[in-house]
Amino acid sequence: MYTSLFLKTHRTPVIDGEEAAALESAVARTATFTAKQIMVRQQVPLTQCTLLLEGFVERYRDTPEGRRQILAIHIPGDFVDLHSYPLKRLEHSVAALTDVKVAMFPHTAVRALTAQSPTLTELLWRSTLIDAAINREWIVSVGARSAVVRLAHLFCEMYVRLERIGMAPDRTFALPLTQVDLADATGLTAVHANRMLRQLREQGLVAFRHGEVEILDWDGLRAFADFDPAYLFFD
Amino acid sequence: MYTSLFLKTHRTPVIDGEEAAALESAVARTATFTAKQIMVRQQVPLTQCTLLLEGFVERYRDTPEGRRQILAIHIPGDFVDLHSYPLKRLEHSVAALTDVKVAMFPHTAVRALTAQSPTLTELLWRSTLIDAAINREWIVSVGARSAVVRLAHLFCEMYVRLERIGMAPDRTFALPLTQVDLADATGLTAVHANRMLRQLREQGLVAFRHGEVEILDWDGLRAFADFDPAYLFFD
DNA sequence: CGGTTGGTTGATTCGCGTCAAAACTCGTGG
DNA sequence: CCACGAGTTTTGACGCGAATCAACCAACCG
Repeated sequence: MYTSLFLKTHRTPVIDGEEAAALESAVARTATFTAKQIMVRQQVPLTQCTLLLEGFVERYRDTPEGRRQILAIHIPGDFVDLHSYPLKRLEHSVAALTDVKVAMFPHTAVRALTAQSPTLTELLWRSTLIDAAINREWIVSVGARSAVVRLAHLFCEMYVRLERIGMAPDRTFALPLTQVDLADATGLTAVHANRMLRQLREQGLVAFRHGEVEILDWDGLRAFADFDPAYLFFD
Repeated sequence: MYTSLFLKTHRTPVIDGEEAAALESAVARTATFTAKQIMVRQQVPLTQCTLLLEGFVERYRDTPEGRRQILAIHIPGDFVDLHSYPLKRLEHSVAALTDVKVAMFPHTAVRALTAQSPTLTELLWRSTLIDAAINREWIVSVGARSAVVRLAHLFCEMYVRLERIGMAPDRTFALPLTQVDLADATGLTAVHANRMLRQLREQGLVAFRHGEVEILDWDGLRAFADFDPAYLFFD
C-alpha cells in the first residue's frame, strides 16, 4: 500500500475504499534515489509525479550570486511534485537528502483520477495547497521573524509533521540536514545559524546535533517560536 | 463575461467554448468592497471563492509582535482565494487595496465543475499552483536577496503581470501601495524601503511615487533584479 | 594517516532597524 | 478659504543583528 501513509495524513475530504483503491492503482512503479541525488531539475518538462515513501527530500533554488534557498522539506507520505501535474515543469529543483524510496504517478493516471472522482481531485488538490500554505508560512518566517525564532519555528514544524507519521517518538527525531542546510532554509549564514542553535540549546528549548533534534521544552519552544500549527491543515 | 480576463491569462490547458461557458455560469453573484476593507478573515470557514474583476487585493498575515507580512498582491483576473475550495478556510487574511469588484463562485459550483471537466479542473488547479510558485519566489526574495534587489524584483513581477492584462502601457503602471506596504511585502522597514526606492530612482532603474511605478530602464532593472519570469507560467 | 566534510569560535564590518523629527499631502470642517 | 489633523514620505543619528573573514577543531573515511 504505497498510498496508505498519504491517505492517513489527509483526512479531508473523506475517501472511500473504491477511491483509495483507484489512487493506489495509479502508481506506475517505484524508484529509489541516493542521498544528495538531484531528482527533478528546474524547467525540465515532467510527465509524472512523485510520492515520497521513505527518506527525506528538499526543494530548492540556486541564485546567480551563489546563494541557495531551500523552499520545502518533504517527509514520507508527502507528494514532492504533485504540482507538476498542472504546471508541467517546475521552477525549482528537487533533491534527495537521504536515500529515498518513491512511488511514481504518471500525469495521465492523475488526470484519469480527476476525471473519475471529484473527491479524489479535491484531496490531491488540497495536498498541493497545504504545501503552498507552508510556503507562505516560510515567507512569514524569513520576512518577519528573527534568526533564532526562524530556527525554532522550523523545528516546531518538522516535529509536528514527523510526530504525526510516527517518526518523532519521545520528542526526538531525525532531521537529516547540516547546519549549512538549516541556514539555507532560513535565509541565514551557516555561522550565524550555528550561534543561534547554541542559544536554543542553552535556553533549554531544543538541541540539534548531527541531524538529530531533541525537543527539551515543547511548550516553551512553541511559545518562543510563535508556532500555530493551523497552517498545516491537520484536519 | 466575468471570466474572460482569467481565461485570457491562462492559456494552458486549452479550454473549449463549452467549458468556458460552464465556468462563466458558475458565478453566483458579483460583489464590491471598498479600499482597506477586509474581505476574508483568517480561520473563518468559507463556502465560496472570489475572482477579482477590478481593483487590487492583498493577502497578508499579522504577527503577534505587531509585524505584518504581505503574502501576495492580486490584480484583475486573479482568483484571490480559489484555494479556499479544497482548504475550506485560510490561514491568512485578504483585504482590498483599492475599491474592488469581484465575482463569487460557490464551492458547490466549483465542485460541479471538477466533476464535469478534468480540463477545467486542471486549469483551476493550475492557477492556484501559479500562486504557490509566486509564493516560493517571494521566499527566495526575502531569504536570499538584498533590500534593493527585493524591491526591484517586486516591481518586475508586477510590471510583467500588469502589462499582460493591459494595465501597464508605456512601462508605467498603478501600484496602489504605500511605502509601508512595500516594506511589509519585502520584509523591510518603511524607512529602509524609502531609502532603497531613492537608490533605484537615482540609479535610473525605476521610480515609485504615490502608488505609480515608472520603469526607467527595463533591461537594466531585469538584470539588476535577477528577474526570470518563468515562475509566472505565462504559457 | 592525510584529505574531506561539518562544526565551532573570534574579530570585524555593514546592512538594515530603531528612534526621532520635520515636510508634505490630502480630506474635512469651521 | 484657511486651519487642522491624520497618514505618508523624507532625512538624520545611532545601534544592533547578522554577514563576512579567518582560523581551528572533530569526525569520518579511503
